[in-house]
Amino acid sequence: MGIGKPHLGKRTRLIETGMMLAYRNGFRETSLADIAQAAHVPVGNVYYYFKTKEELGEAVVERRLAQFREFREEIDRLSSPKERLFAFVESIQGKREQLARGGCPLGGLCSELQKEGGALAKKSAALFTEPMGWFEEQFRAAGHEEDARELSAHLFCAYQGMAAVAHAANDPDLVVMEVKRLKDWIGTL
Amino acid sequence: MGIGKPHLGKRTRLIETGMMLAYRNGFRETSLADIAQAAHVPVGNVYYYFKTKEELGEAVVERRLAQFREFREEIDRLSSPKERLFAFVESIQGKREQLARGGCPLGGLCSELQKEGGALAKKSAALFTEPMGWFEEQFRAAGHEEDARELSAHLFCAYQGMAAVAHAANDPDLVVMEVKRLKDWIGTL
DNA sequence: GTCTATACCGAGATAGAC
DNA sequence: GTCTATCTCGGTATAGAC
Repeated sequence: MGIGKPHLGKRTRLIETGMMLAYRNGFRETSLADIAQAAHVPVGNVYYYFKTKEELGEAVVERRLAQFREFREEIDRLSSPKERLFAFVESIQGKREQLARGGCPLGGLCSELQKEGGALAKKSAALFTEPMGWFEEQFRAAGHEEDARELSAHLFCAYQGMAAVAHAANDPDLVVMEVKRLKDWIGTL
Repeated sequence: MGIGKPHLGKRTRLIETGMMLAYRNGFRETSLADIAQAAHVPVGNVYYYFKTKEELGEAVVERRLAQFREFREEIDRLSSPKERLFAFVESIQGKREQLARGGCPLGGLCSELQKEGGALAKKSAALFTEPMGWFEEQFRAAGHEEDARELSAHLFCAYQGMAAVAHAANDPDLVVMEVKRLKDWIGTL
Protein backbone atom coordinates (compact mmCIF):
# COMPACT_ATOMS: atom_id res chain seq x y z
CA MET A 1 0.00 0.00 0.00
CA GLY A 2 1.66 3.12 -1.35
CA ILE A 3 5.15 3.11 0.08
CA GLY A 4 5.68 5.40 -2.84
CA LYS A 5 9.14 4.28 -4.00
CA PRO A 6 11.11 6.88 -2.02
CA HIS A 7 14.14 6.61 -4.29
CA LEU A 8 12.23 8.29 -7.10
CA GLY A 9 11.80 12.04 -7.38
CA LYS A 10 8.73 13.48 -5.75
CA ARG A 11 7.20 14.48 -9.03
CA THR A 12 7.55 10.96 -10.39
CA ARG A 13 6.25 9.50 -7.17
CA LEU A 14 3.15 11.68 -7.34
CA ILE A 15 2.46 10.61 -10.91
CA GLU A 16 2.94 6.91 -10.24
CA THR A 17 0.89 6.99 -7.06
CA GLY A 18 -1.80 9.00 -8.79
CA MET A 19 -1.88 6.49 -11.60
CA MET A 20 -2.20 3.61 -9.19
CA LEU A 21 -4.96 5.18 -7.13
CA ALA A 22 -6.83 6.42 -10.20
CA TYR A 23 -6.75 2.87 -11.51
CA ARG A 24 -8.06 1.42 -8.29
CA ASN A 25 -10.66 4.00 -7.33
CA GLY A 26 -11.07 6.30 -10.29
CA PHE A 27 -9.39 9.63 -10.89
CA ARG A 28 -12.19 11.85 -9.73
CA GLU A 29 -12.76 9.96 -6.48
CA THR A 30 -9.10 10.12 -5.47
CA SER A 31 -8.25 13.41 -3.84
CA LEU A 32 -4.92 15.16 -4.02
CA ALA A 33 -4.64 14.50 -0.31
CA ASP A 34 -4.94 10.75 -0.92
CA ILE A 35 -2.24 10.85 -3.55
CA ALA A 36 0.09 13.06 -1.53
CA GLN A 37 -0.26 10.88 1.55
CA ALA A 38 0.38 7.63 -0.30
CA ALA A 39 3.36 9.17 -2.07
CA HIS A 40 4.77 10.55 1.18
CA VAL A 41 4.61 14.11 -0.03
CA PRO A 42 3.01 16.89 2.02
CA VAL A 43 -0.30 17.99 0.52
CA GLY A 44 0.58 21.60 -0.04
CA ASN A 45 3.73 20.59 -1.86
CA VAL A 46 1.77 18.98 -4.67
CA TYR A 47 1.15 22.42 -6.09
CA TYR A 48 4.81 23.03 -6.53
CA TYR A 49 4.88 20.25 -9.12
CA PHE A 50 1.42 20.61 -10.65
CA LYS A 51 -0.57 23.80 -10.97
CA THR A 52 -3.91 21.97 -10.88
CA LYS A 53 -5.30 18.51 -10.39
CA GLU A 54 -6.09 18.37 -14.07
CA GLU A 55 -2.42 18.87 -14.85
CA LEU A 56 -1.53 15.90 -12.67
CA GLY A 57 -4.20 13.98 -14.56
CA GLU A 58 -2.51 14.79 -17.84
CA ALA A 59 0.77 13.54 -16.46
CA VAL A 60 -0.93 10.30 -15.42
CA VAL A 61 -2.29 9.84 -18.93
CA GLU A 62 1.19 10.50 -20.36
CA ARG A 63 2.63 7.91 -18.03
CA ARG A 64 0.11 5.29 -19.13
CA LEU A 65 0.89 6.07 -22.75
CA ALA A 66 4.58 5.74 -22.02
CA GLN A 67 3.93 2.32 -20.47
CA PHE A 68 2.11 1.22 -23.59
CA ARG A 69 4.93 2.49 -25.79
CA GLU A 70 7.53 0.59 -23.78
CA PHE A 71 5.53 -2.56 -24.20
CA ARG A 72 5.04 -1.88 -27.89
CA GLU A 73 8.75 -1.34 -28.50
CA GLU A 74 9.53 -4.62 -26.85
CA ILE A 75 6.97 -6.47 -28.92
CA ASP A 76 8.01 -4.71 -32.13
CA ARG A 77 11.21 -6.74 -32.10
CA LEU A 78 9.29 -9.81 -33.18
CA SER A 79 9.82 -10.53 -36.86
CA SER A 80 6.29 -10.83 -38.29
CA PRO A 81 3.22 -8.66 -37.71
CA LYS A 82 1.13 -11.71 -37.00
CA GLU A 83 3.52 -12.77 -34.27
CA ARG A 84 3.24 -9.30 -32.79
CA LEU A 85 -0.53 -9.40 -32.71
CA PHE A 86 -0.34 -12.85 -31.18
CA ALA A 87 2.05 -11.63 -28.53
CA PHE A 88 -0.24 -8.76 -27.66
CA VAL A 89 -3.23 -11.01 -27.26
CA GLU A 90 -1.21 -13.39 -25.16
CA SER A 91 -0.15 -10.55 -22.91
CA ILE A 92 -3.83 -9.82 -22.30
CA GLN A 93 -4.28 -13.33 -21.04
CA GLY A 94 -1.28 -12.92 -18.79
CA LYS A 95 -2.93 -9.91 -17.19
CA ARG A 96 -6.30 -11.58 -16.72
CA GLU A 97 -6.23 -11.39 -12.93
CA GLN A 98 -5.50 -7.69 -12.99
CA LEU A 99 -8.16 -7.09 -15.65
CA ALA A 100 -10.77 -8.92 -13.61
CA ARG A 101 -9.88 -6.99 -10.48
CA GLY A 102 -9.60 -3.49 -11.88
CA GLY A 103 -10.48 -3.46 -15.55
CA CYS A 104 -8.32 -2.22 -18.39
CA PRO A 105 -5.81 0.44 -17.30
CA LEU A 106 -6.21 2.26 -20.60
CA GLY A 107 -9.95 1.81 -21.03
CA GLY A 108 -10.98 2.70 -17.51
CA LEU A 109 -8.99 5.91 -17.49
CA CYS A 110 -10.08 6.89 -20.99
CA SER A 111 -13.78 6.34 -20.46
CA GLU A 112 -13.71 8.19 -17.16
CA LEU A 113 -11.80 11.21 -18.42
CA GLN A 114 -13.90 11.31 -21.56
CA LYS A 115 -16.83 12.70 -19.60
CA GLU A 116 -14.67 15.14 -17.66
CA GLY A 117 -14.37 17.45 -20.68
CA GLY A 118 -11.60 19.98 -21.16
CA ALA A 119 -7.98 19.30 -22.05
CA LEU A 120 -7.99 16.00 -20.18
CA ALA A 121 -10.73 14.53 -22.34
CA LYS A 122 -8.83 15.42 -25.47
CA LYS A 123 -5.57 13.99 -24.20
CA SER A 124 -7.14 10.79 -22.92
CA ALA A 125 -8.41 9.89 -26.39
CA ALA A 126 -4.84 8.91 -27.25
CA LEU A 127 -5.17 6.01 -24.81
CA PHE A 128 -7.43 4.43 -27.42
CA THR A 129 -6.21 5.85 -30.70
CA GLU A 130 -2.59 4.95 -30.12
CA PRO A 131 -3.04 1.21 -29.54
CA MET A 132 -5.57 1.04 -32.36
CA GLY A 133 -3.14 2.80 -34.66
CA TRP A 134 -0.51 0.24 -33.80
CA PHE A 135 -2.91 -2.63 -34.48
CA GLU A 136 -3.72 -1.08 -37.82
CA GLU A 137 -0.06 -0.97 -38.78
CA GLN A 138 0.28 -4.63 -37.98
CA PHE A 139 -2.70 -5.67 -40.05
CA ARG A 140 -1.50 -3.55 -42.91
CA ALA A 141 1.95 -5.09 -42.72
CA ALA A 142 0.31 -8.50 -42.69
CA GLY A 143 -1.18 -7.79 -46.09
CA HIS A 144 -4.60 -6.45 -45.12
CA GLU A 145 -4.32 -3.00 -46.65
CA GLU A 146 -8.02 -2.81 -47.47
CA ASP A 147 -9.57 -3.63 -44.13
CA ALA A 148 -6.78 -2.83 -41.71
CA ARG A 149 -8.91 -0.23 -39.99
CA GLU A 150 -11.84 -2.54 -39.53
CA LEU A 151 -9.69 -5.38 -38.28
CA SER A 152 -7.89 -3.19 -35.77
CA ALA A 153 -11.18 -1.78 -34.55
CA HIS A 154 -12.49 -5.28 -34.07
CA LEU A 155 -9.48 -6.40 -32.12
CA PHE A 156 -9.56 -3.36 -29.89
CA CYS A 157 -13.29 -3.60 -29.28
CA ALA A 158 -12.89 -7.23 -28.30
CA TYR A 159 -10.10 -6.28 -25.91
CA GLN A 160 -12.06 -3.47 -24.28
CA GLY A 161 -15.22 -5.52 -24.11
CA MET A 162 -13.67 -8.50 -22.40
CA ALA A 163 -11.88 -6.25 -19.94
CA ALA A 164 -15.04 -4.36 -19.00
CA VAL A 165 -17.15 -7.47 -18.59
CA ALA A 166 -14.48 -9.50 -16.83
CA HIS A 167 -14.09 -6.60 -14.42
CA ALA A 168 -17.82 -6.24 -13.73
CA ALA A 169 -18.22 -9.99 -13.29
CA ASN A 170 -14.86 -10.24 -11.49
CA ASP A 171 -14.12 -13.31 -13.61
CA PRO A 172 -10.65 -13.84 -15.12
CA ASP A 173 -11.84 -16.96 -16.96
CA LEU A 174 -13.88 -14.74 -19.20
CA VAL A 175 -10.62 -13.30 -20.48
CA VAL A 176 -9.32 -16.76 -21.22
CA MET A 177 -12.40 -17.64 -23.25
CA GLU A 178 -12.32 -14.47 -25.30
CA VAL A 179 -8.57 -14.62 -25.85
CA LYS A 180 -8.92 -18.12 -27.23
CA ARG A 181 -11.42 -16.78 -29.75
CA LEU A 182 -9.12 -13.95 -30.74
CA LYS A 183 -6.20 -16.29 -31.26
CA ASP A 184 -8.27 -18.48 -33.55
CA TRP A 185 -9.43 -15.41 -35.40
CA ILE A 186 -5.91 -14.06 -35.94
CA GLY A 187 -4.82 -17.49 -37.05
CA THR A 188 -7.39 -17.54 -39.84
CA LEU A 189 -6.37 -14.17 -41.27
CA MET B 1 -33.14 20.17 -21.69
CA GLY B 2 -34.76 18.81 -18.55
CA ILE B 3 -38.34 20.11 -18.65
CA GLY B 4 -38.75 17.15 -16.38
CA LYS B 5 -42.12 15.85 -17.59
CA PRO B 6 -44.25 17.71 -15.05
CA HIS B 7 -47.14 15.28 -15.39
CA LEU B 8 -45.16 12.60 -13.63
CA GLY B 9 -44.82 12.35 -9.87
CA LYS B 10 -41.85 14.12 -8.37
CA ARG B 11 -40.20 10.94 -7.33
CA THR B 12 -40.39 9.55 -10.84
CA ARG B 13 -39.19 12.83 -12.26
CA LEU B 14 -36.17 12.81 -10.00
CA ILE B 15 -35.28 9.28 -11.04
CA GLU B 16 -35.68 9.91 -14.76
CA THR B 17 -33.77 13.18 -14.64
CA GLY B 18 -31.08 11.58 -12.53
CA MET B 19 -30.79 8.77 -15.02
CA MET B 20 -30.48 11.18 -17.93
CA LEU B 21 -27.87 13.37 -16.25
CA ALA B 22 -25.92 10.39 -14.96
CA TYR B 23 -25.81 9.06 -18.50
CA ARG B 24 -24.59 12.34 -19.92
CA ASN B 25 -22.12 13.43 -17.27
CA GLY B 26 -21.68 10.50 -14.94
CA PHE B 27 -23.42 9.83 -11.65
CA ARG B 28 -20.75 11.14 -9.35
CA GLU B 29 -20.27 14.40 -11.25
CA THR B 30 -23.96 15.24 -11.18
CA SER B 31 -24.98 16.85 -7.92
CA LEU B 32 -28.36 16.50 -6.29
CA ALA B 33 -28.79 20.20 -6.96
CA ASP B 34 -28.35 19.59 -10.70
CA ILE B 35 -30.92 16.82 -10.68
CA ALA B 36 -33.43 18.75 -8.56
CA GLN B 37 -33.15 21.82 -10.72
CA ALA B 38 -33.59 19.95 -14.00
CA ALA B 39 -36.53 18.03 -12.54
CA HIS B 40 -38.14 21.21 -11.19
CA VAL B 41 -38.05 20.01 -7.62
CA PRO B 42 -36.58 22.14 -4.81
CA VAL B 43 -33.26 20.80 -3.62
CA GLY B 44 -34.20 20.22 -0.04
CA ASN B 45 -37.23 18.26 -1.10
CA VAL B 46 -35.13 15.53 -2.66
CA TYR B 47 -34.52 14.14 0.79
CA TYR B 48 -38.19 13.53 1.31
CA TYR B 49 -38.05 10.94 -1.46
CA PHE B 50 -34.53 9.59 -1.01
CA LYS B 51 -32.61 9.40 2.23
CA THR B 52 -29.24 9.64 0.49
CA LYS B 53 -27.77 10.17 -2.93
CA GLU B 54 -26.82 6.53 -3.02
CA GLU B 55 -30.47 5.60 -2.61
CA LEU B 56 -31.37 7.72 -5.62
CA GLY B 57 -28.57 5.94 -7.47
CA GLU B 58 -30.15 2.59 -6.67
CA ALA B 59 -33.45 3.83 -8.04
CA VAL B 60 -31.69 4.93 -11.22
CA VAL B 61 -30.17 1.48 -11.63
CA GLU B 62 -33.60 -0.09 -11.09
CA ARG B 63 -35.07 2.16 -13.73
CA ARG B 64 -32.42 1.16 -16.25
CA LEU B 65 -33.06 -2.47 -15.49
CA ALA B 66 -36.79 -1.90 -15.96
CA GLN B 67 -36.09 -0.34 -19.36
CA PHE B 68 -34.10 -3.37 -20.39
CA ARG B 69 -36.88 -5.68 -19.22
CA GLU B 70 -39.47 -3.80 -21.21
CA PHE B 71 -37.35 -4.16 -24.30
CA ARG B 72 -36.73 -7.81 -23.58
CA GLU B 73 -40.43 -8.58 -23.17
CA GLU B 74 -41.15 -6.99 -26.47
CA ILE B 75 -38.46 -8.96 -28.22
CA ASP B 76 -39.44 -12.19 -26.48
CA ARG B 77 -42.55 -12.30 -28.65
CA LEU B 78 -40.46 -13.32 -31.63
CA SER B 79 -40.81 -17.01 -32.33
CA SER B 80 -37.23 -18.32 -32.50
CA PRO B 81 -34.27 -17.60 -30.21
CA LYS B 82 -32.08 -16.82 -33.19
CA GLU B 83 -34.54 -14.19 -34.37
CA ARG B 84 -34.47 -12.69 -30.90
CA LEU B 85 -30.70 -12.44 -30.86
CA PHE B 86 -30.80 -10.93 -34.31
CA ALA B 87 -33.36 -8.39 -33.21
CA PHE B 88 -31.22 -7.42 -30.25
CA VAL B 89 -28.17 -6.91 -32.40
CA GLU B 90 -30.17 -4.88 -34.87
CA SER B 91 -31.43 -2.67 -32.07
CA ILE B 92 -27.82 -1.91 -31.22
CA GLN B 93 -27.28 -0.66 -34.72
CA GLY B 94 -30.39 1.48 -34.45
CA LYS B 95 -28.91 3.14 -31.39
CA ARG B 96 -25.49 3.75 -32.95
CA GLU B 97 -25.75 7.53 -32.79
CA GLN B 98 -26.61 7.46 -29.12
CA LEU B 99 -23.88 4.93 -28.40
CA ALA B 100 -21.26 7.06 -30.15
CA ARG B 101 -22.35 10.16 -28.26
CA GLY B 102 -22.74 8.78 -24.77
CA GLY B 103 -21.70 5.14 -24.67
CA CYS B 104 -23.78 2.23 -23.48
CA PRO B 105 -26.42 3.22 -20.91
CA LEU B 106 -25.95 -0.05 -19.07
CA GLY B 107 -22.19 -0.30 -19.40
CA GLY B 108 -21.35 3.26 -18.49
CA LEU B 109 -23.44 3.20 -15.35
CA CYS B 110 -22.23 -0.24 -14.32
CA SER B 111 -18.54 0.45 -14.75
CA GLU B 112 -18.82 3.75 -12.92
CA LEU B 113 -20.77 2.43 -9.95
CA GLN B 114 -18.53 -0.62 -9.75
CA LYS B 115 -15.73 1.48 -8.29
CA GLU B 116 -18.05 3.32 -5.92
CA GLY B 117 -18.27 0.31 -3.64
CA GLY B 118 -21.10 -0.31 -1.18
CA ALA B 119 -24.65 -1.33 -1.98
CA LEU B 120 -24.62 0.51 -5.28
CA ALA B 121 -21.75 -1.53 -6.66
CA LYS B 122 -23.55 -4.73 -5.80
CA LYS B 123 -26.81 -3.62 -7.35
CA SER B 124 -25.20 -2.29 -10.51
CA ALA B 125 -23.77 -5.69 -11.35
CA ALA B 126 -27.26 -6.70 -12.42
CA LEU B 127 -26.95 -4.27 -15.33
CA PHE B 128 -24.54 -6.78 -16.82
CA THR B 129 -25.66 -10.12 -15.42
CA GLU B 130 -29.28 -9.70 -16.45
CA PRO B 131 -28.71 -9.11 -20.17
CA MET B 132 -26.07 -11.81 -20.23
CA GLY B 133 -28.46 -14.19 -18.55
CA TRP B 134 -31.04 -13.46 -21.21
CA PHE B 135 -28.51 -14.07 -23.98
CA GLU B 136 -27.62 -17.36 -22.38
CA GLU B 137 -31.23 -18.49 -22.39
CA GLN B 138 -31.49 -17.71 -26.08
CA PHE B 139 -28.37 -19.64 -27.00
CA ARG B 140 -29.52 -22.55 -24.90
CA ALA B 141 -32.92 -22.53 -26.57
CA ALA B 142 -31.13 -22.43 -29.91
CA GLY B 143 -29.54 -25.77 -29.12
CA HIS B 144 -26.21 -24.65 -27.68
CA GLU B 145 -26.57 -26.17 -24.24
CA GLU B 146 -22.84 -26.83 -23.87
CA ASP B 147 -21.40 -23.44 -24.67
CA ALA B 148 -24.34 -21.13 -23.99
CA ARG B 149 -22.37 -19.31 -21.33
CA GLU B 150 -19.38 -18.75 -23.52
CA LEU B 151 -21.47 -17.59 -26.46
CA SER B 152 -23.46 -15.16 -24.36
CA ALA B 153 -20.29 -13.79 -22.83
CA HIS B 154 -18.85 -13.28 -26.28
CA LEU B 155 -21.92 -11.45 -27.53
CA PHE B 156 -22.04 -9.21 -24.50
CA CYS B 157 -18.32 -8.46 -24.61
CA ALA B 158 -18.64 -7.51 -28.26
CA TYR B 159 -21.53 -5.24 -27.43
CA GLN B 160 -19.77 -3.52 -24.55
CA GLY B 161 -16.53 -3.23 -26.48
CA MET B 162 -18.03 -1.59 -29.53
CA ALA B 163 -20.02 0.80 -27.37
CA ALA B 164 -16.98 1.87 -25.36
CA VAL B 165 -14.75 2.35 -28.39
CA ALA B 166 -17.42 4.00 -30.54
CA HIS B 167 -18.00 6.40 -27.67
CA ALA B 168 -14.33 7.25 -27.19
CA ALA B 169 -13.80 7.68 -30.92
CA ASN B 170 -17.22 9.31 -31.30
CA ASP B 171 -17.75 7.16 -34.38
CA PRO B 172 -21.13 5.50 -35.05
CA ASP B 173 -19.75 3.70 -38.11
CA LEU B 174 -17.70 1.56 -35.78
CA VAL B 175 -20.97 0.16 -34.45
CA VAL B 176 -22.11 -0.66 -37.98
CA MET B 177 -18.91 -2.56 -38.71
CA GLU B 178 -19.04 -4.57 -35.52
CA VAL B 179 -22.75 -5.30 -35.82
CA LYS B 180 -22.19 -6.69 -39.29
CA ARG B 181 -19.65 -9.07 -37.84
CA LEU B 182 -22.02 -10.15 -35.09
CA LYS B 183 -24.82 -10.81 -37.54
CA ASP B 184 -22.57 -13.01 -39.64
CA TRP B 185 -21.48 -14.78 -36.51
CA ILE B 186 -25.00 -15.49 -35.29
CA GLY B 187 -25.93 -16.64 -38.78
CA THR B 188 -23.24 -19.34 -38.70
CA LEU B 189 -24.32 -20.77 -35.37
C1' DG C 1 -46.15 16.70 2.15
C1' DT C 2 -43.61 20.78 0.63
C1' DC C 3 -40.02 24.08 0.66
C1' DT C 4 -36.21 27.55 2.77
C1' DA C 5 -32.40 28.25 5.21
C1' DT C 6 -28.50 26.52 6.82
C1' DA C 7 -25.14 23.33 9.02
C1' DC C 8 -21.21 20.73 7.91
C1' DC C 9 -17.54 18.63 5.61
C1' DG C 10 -14.14 17.62 2.27
C1' DA C 11 -12.25 19.08 -1.87
C1' DG C 12 -9.01 22.06 -4.62
C1' DA C 13 -6.19 25.81 -4.25
C1' DT C 14 -3.23 29.81 -2.11
C1' DA C 15 -0.11 32.53 1.13
C1' DG C 16 3.73 32.87 3.05
C1' DA C 17 7.28 31.17 6.71
C1' DC C 18 11.39 28.51 6.54
C1' DG D 1 12.54 24.04 -3.03
C1' DT D 2 9.85 22.54 0.97
C1' DC D 3 6.09 22.49 4.10
C1' DT D 4 2.09 24.46 7.38
C1' DA D 5 -1.80 26.86 7.86
C1' DT D 6 -5.61 28.52 5.84
C1' DC D 7 -9.11 30.23 2.43
C1' DT D 8 -13.01 29.27 -0.47
C1' DC D 9 -16.36 26.83 -2.73
C1' DG D 10 -19.57 23.28 -3.77
C1' DG D 11 -21.43 19.19 -2.24
C1' DT D 12 -24.48 16.21 0.88
C1' DA D 13 -27.48 16.34 4.37
C1' DT D 14 -30.56 18.36 8.25
C1' DA D 15 -33.78 21.48 10.92
C1' DG D 16 -37.73 23.26 11.09
C1' DA D 17 -41.41 26.72 9.26
C1' DC D 18 -45.50 26.39 6.50
